Amino acid sequence: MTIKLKTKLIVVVGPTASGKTSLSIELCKKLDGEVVSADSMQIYKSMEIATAKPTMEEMCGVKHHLIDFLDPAQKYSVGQYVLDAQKAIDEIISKNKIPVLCGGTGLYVDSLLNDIDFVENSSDLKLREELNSIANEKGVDYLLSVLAEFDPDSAKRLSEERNTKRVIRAIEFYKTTGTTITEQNKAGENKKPKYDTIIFGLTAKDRQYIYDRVNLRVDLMIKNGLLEEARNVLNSELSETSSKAIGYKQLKPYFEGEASLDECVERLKTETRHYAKRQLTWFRRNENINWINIDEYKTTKDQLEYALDLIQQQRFLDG
RNA sequence: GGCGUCGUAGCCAAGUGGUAAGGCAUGGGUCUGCAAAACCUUGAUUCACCAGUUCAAAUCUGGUCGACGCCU
Repeated sequence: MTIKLKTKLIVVVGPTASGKTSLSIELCKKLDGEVVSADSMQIYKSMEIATAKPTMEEMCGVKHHLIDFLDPAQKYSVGQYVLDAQKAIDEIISKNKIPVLCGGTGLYVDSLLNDIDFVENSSDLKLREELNSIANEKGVDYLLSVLAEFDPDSAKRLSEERNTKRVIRAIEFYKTTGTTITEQNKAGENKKPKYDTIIFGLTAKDRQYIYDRVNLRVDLMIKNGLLEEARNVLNSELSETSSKAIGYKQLKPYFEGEASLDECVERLKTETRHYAKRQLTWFRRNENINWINIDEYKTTKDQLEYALDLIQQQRFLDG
């Protein structure tokens, strides 16, 4: 009997500006790996500075997948991501290299690692729009009562939250597949992870340390030409996904003469900090993460050593 | 030195006699096809300080301190 070995995958997660990119690249250099990005914004072309996309120079010749390949006018989604990422990982494995998953989009990371089934043909954009306008007219409560007719469990769960978006998706899922999202989620719970992973999470003992890095990086972005990039991006066609990027819309009031540059930059910093906080909240509940405090292991080199030690200790890459 | 205005949470701020709105920031959380999204939740035994009036004061009176403006 042959045991099929699960694919080994090194994962690096953490909030924005915590140094994921550098650590991943160093890991790849050391272990002969390639990076698979798990970032919902770095996928877009021409959005370079705001998304902190690694430059050619920073990549040091390490191959990066799922970066810089989509026009900002195109939509993208988790479902598509899981498919694309699996393909990239397979490709890396077939070359006998180590895949290093790196990214801050928690939903993408978890969906890939837990092999969440996004069920083909479970989305109906037209229906979604219709439901959206119904929500605007009659309110979430009405949609909740619709949902309660066939899926009382999720209606109950969502009623506390009153999150229109999720209510719509729950209805949409049922209408397109015939199964409720509750059943779907239950089915997913028993699934075995597809990959054998070692997960590193970058964080800090002191939250302020991360916030300071965020603030500093925004200033650096401005210095490096964010204003010009923002003008271009704001003038081009954006999809629902790409238009959500942090770094452009916050500068709009300045371009339109409605606020000072300082005010907009402050806003940009605040929203980036909020984002970092949400990422931390998301990853914190994952018990499999090996946390590295970046206010303790301050340089990428220190972090790399720590990570390599752990990989060896756990004999992760043996066999 | 005189006159005036003001002093409420980290910040902005409502409240003019009946027991401290709201917003922002901060902290915590949710998360299965837009996720850099969307959403939930979180704070003042106290209103610069002291004394007084009153059953009752952030609110009225007097004083002290501080800020700003004007005048000399």
